[in-house]
Amino acid sequence: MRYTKTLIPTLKEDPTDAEVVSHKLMVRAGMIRQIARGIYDFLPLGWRVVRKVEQIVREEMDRAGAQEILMPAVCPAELWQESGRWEHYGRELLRIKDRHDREFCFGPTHEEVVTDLVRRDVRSYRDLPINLYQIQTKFRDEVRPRFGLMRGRELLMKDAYSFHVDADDCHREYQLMADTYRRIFRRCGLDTRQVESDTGAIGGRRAHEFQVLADSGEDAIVSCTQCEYAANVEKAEIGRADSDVLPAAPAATLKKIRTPGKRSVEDVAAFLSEPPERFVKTLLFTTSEGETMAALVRGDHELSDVKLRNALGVAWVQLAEASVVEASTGAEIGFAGPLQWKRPVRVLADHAVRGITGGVIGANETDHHFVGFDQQRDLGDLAFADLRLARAGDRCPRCENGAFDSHRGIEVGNIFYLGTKYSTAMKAMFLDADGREKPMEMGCYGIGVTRTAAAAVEQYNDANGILWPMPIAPAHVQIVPVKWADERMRTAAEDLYGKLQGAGIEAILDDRDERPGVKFKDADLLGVPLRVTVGGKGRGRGVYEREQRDQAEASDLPVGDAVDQLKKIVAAGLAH
RNA sequence: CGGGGUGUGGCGCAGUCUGGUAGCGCGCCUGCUUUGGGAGCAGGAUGCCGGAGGUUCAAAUCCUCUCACCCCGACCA
Repeated sequence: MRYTKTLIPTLKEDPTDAEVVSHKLMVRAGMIRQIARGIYDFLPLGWRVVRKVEQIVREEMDRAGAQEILMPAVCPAELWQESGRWEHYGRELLRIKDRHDREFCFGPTHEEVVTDLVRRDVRSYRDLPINLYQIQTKFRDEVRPRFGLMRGRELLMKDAYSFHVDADDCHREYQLMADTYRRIFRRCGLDTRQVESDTGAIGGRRAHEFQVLADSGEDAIVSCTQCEYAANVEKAEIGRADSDVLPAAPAATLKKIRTPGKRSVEDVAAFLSEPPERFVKTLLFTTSEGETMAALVRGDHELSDVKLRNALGVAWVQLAEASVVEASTGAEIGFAGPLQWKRPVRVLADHAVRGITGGVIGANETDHHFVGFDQQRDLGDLAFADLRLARAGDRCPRCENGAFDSHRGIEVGNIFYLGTKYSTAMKAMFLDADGREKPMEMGCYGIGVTRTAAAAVEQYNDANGILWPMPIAPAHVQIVPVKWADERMRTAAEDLYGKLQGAGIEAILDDRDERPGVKFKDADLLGVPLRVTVGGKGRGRGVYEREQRDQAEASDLPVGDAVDQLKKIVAAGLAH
């Protein structure tokens, strides 16, 4: 690539609408431009990165025996109605109508379409297993797109779907995909963790996420310090920790006290000079079944709505509206408690609430709380479940002495065991060896290709710009002739450029007639892993200067040996 | 959807309170000088001040409506 023939509109200043580093740097490096909220143009260098990620994904999926196909982006409503998701998927589904007023959606995921494809053309156990994947533009009408490519509405995604004769074979494939994902992200140069996760809107029974560790990540994950267990905090099981059991408080009677205007645990704790862990938070939820229920968690804990939803066995829960809270408690929001309901409400408590004494709870009366709450004495028939978010320091559920560390993560991939959810709903059946008809077992596996590119920038950047890992860099080498007007430098740079191309090394030749400082700054910003400076300094000694973007020091690169040396470094970077 | 904020040359911003010739820095174009970490001088181009309506002799500025984008929350493969 010649710099002057390539659209690389770099910016000196951070764009004002960008918050996270990947967004800022990819815009500044002239790789992406926003065109609407959550929707981006990819410019030549940005697109090269995306295509490299895509190619790594493709190679590894092919190696695992999956077959690439392409399904339509625009999908008919009928298929989604058949699975029930036309109603249930919600407003993330971009719905459109054609000129005949027929309903379609822009596909956010393709379980329905692929299941339809397979049910029509796969009939026998002899045709199974099969794993079909595509790399395609998806559209998800996110409530709040943000952080550039990290949460866009239009995104490039690899989605794979596998079909099997039984659950065992599906689990084998699930494991194969997990291994494949580890290879893919390692080849991309990314440090990822595989964590247990909830199955969410996709449905199904078992799921893992692949998270790139980064402070800017939107997901919170915990991992055991002693064993392999790691999970999203909303899902992570919590070991029966002794630390959750509070020492008994001095005996006290239940007493109603005035707490005017003190609604949050923080406020009331400060007002009463009681520690938050002596509080029991009462949160009212409306479920997908239309029930109003209350969940109790300790004041210093946070509720996981995922765990609550799973404990109740419902499709979704959401915090109850103010009017519902007031109807159930007879009080304004902020004073709900598990005693003296105005209207009976089912109550489910987190394990850490068990046996609490000397507790503080809302009184179901505006501006009042109870102190001296004793769970056994005052609310003996309580039902318990694991409802809270895991956090650092919690005991590991899988090993003796482990405890959790916490991290932030960017979810770049996920794998789901679906069971027969879609095959049953959509009648994707096959005949087994005994001639019996059975629903296929399914798994699905996604990778956010554009998000992976952004996650790489989150993981590899410094004050001057991006530091691409070699395998996904927009080019391997950037050649910077210090003075383009100088014929000897120009000739030498052109010569090296030609030889690198011949050697299969991707190079950007900065053939702009710019001052050296401009070229160096732009080179740092773009983040090409290797830079060769062709200038006056080394001319007398017959050397160029070689710099690696992730190292401070430059070193000599003998002219005659340049191509071979660069080839070796590039090869090592690609093999990493 | 609730709360907060911003829309002024390609980019970053001032001007709005208190109505009166639309500005600055960077970038862009021309020329000269420069040339190893975002050069200097001189000259130049680029604005329906997000849009619509209103008030006024006069609106970037005041009023009403609207659209877009950003942040926080709810939400989310």
